Amino acid sequence: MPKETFKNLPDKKRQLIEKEAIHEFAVSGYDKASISRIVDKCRIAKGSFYQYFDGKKDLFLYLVKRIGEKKLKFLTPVLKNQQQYDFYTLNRELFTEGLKFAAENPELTIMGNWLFKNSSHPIYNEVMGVGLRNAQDVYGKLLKNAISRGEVRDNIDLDFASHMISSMNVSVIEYYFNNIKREKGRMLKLDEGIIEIVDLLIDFIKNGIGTHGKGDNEND
Amino acid sequence: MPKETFKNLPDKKRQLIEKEAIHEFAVSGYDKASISRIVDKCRIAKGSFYQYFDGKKDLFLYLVKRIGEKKLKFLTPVLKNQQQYDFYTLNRELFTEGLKFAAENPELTIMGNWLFKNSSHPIYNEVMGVGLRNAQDVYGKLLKNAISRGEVRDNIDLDFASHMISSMNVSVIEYYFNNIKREKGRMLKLDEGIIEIVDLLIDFIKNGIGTHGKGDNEND
DNA sequence: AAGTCATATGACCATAAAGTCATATGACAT
DNA sequence: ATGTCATATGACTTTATGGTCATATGACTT
Repeated sequence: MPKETFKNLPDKKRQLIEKEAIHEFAVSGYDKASISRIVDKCRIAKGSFYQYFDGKKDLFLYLVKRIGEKKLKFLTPVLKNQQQYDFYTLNRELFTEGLKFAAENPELTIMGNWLFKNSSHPIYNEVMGVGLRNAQDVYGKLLKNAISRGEVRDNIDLDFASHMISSMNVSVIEYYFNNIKREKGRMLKLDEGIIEIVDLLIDFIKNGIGTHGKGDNEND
Repeated sequence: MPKETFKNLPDKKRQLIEKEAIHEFAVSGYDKASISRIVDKCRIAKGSFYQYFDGKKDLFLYLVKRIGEKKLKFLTPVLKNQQQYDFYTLNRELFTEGLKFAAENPELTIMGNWLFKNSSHPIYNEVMGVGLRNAQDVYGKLLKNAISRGEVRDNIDLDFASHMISSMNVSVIEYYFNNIKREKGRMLKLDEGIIEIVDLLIDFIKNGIGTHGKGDNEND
């Protein structure tokens, strides 16, 4: 974790360092991210950086923790209402807020997704060691709950389903990033695009893609 | 692409180099993979490597092409029967063979998955430039076909669904790797595990996780 | 035996990284 | 003024990388 020196820094400077560091990790991932490049961009001396942090790992863990907190703050209002929503409504909210967060904080999101996608990287275990929950645990609990309420059929494999859904979480964000980029120029209000995509996702998760014997327009 | 020198090498040596290179890329990804480490492991001089390949990129593209060919050879028999199977049966075959391939060639698979997950990495475009198809295109076509046959409902979003399914392709392989590892000691025959997981996946894709009003045991 | 040519070699170069440290600064206390 | 102490500095060290090149080898031809 950062040293006192870093905490004592004027807000402007601290924020600059965080911003440039997040940018660096988002663009280059963990290994290729360069401390030298960060300090150059911030116009501080190399030595100063080491007055603030123990090293690259320290910086990364700090940022990931910050991201987790920030995202949690985003999702907390939704999770508070856990009991009054059914599973799909709750998830529609969860994904919508998640995508809004992604839209507002693309670099944080890319950094977080990098971590998710590199769960075999040594740093991943360090992150988990620091006590951060991952999405899979969360979905596991929500699913279990939903099954007992009869909103999710009881013959699915819980482990498998939570694995899939949490990876779809990341996947849908990438889909969103790709498809927003493609519509430069005449760009729809972010929210429209988000609602559309989340509806697609919830429908996919709930109903699959099959034709279910009879009415196949039960999707909302 | 490799130089003549490489093609003229005795089989043993050529295979050793390919093996160690794949290992290196599987363990370290593209950027962190080290040519120096590869030549050390193969006990050849650094200079020799550059008699065989133009550099790291050249080596990587060559290997990816090899992987593509090898996997295609695996899947060709299945794709030949495209017309006589319905969408879900075909996909069950496709995923099963895909997972078998993964089980038999874990390092090739990890390397391939790395590429899929790093589609924003510059090397990804190089790979595509060399003319390799990606899974998303394949699923797009299969889905379109399936819709016109009435096997897949026509109110799904094609782009979205192919994106999701091809990313589930990778995701399921990872699930498989994780859950096989956990059962060391008393390890089931690979095939059992594979069939089980593929069934879970097909069920998920076809039916989603929702309780569909009436009979929810139409899953096979 | 002499010559040729594909292949093999590893010292060497340029580059860039993480991390260190003796020194400098400047706000504040005495 | 003098001293002190947290903070700032950037030249430097170490380590690793990808890539080059003059030279050596050895099988095969003449």
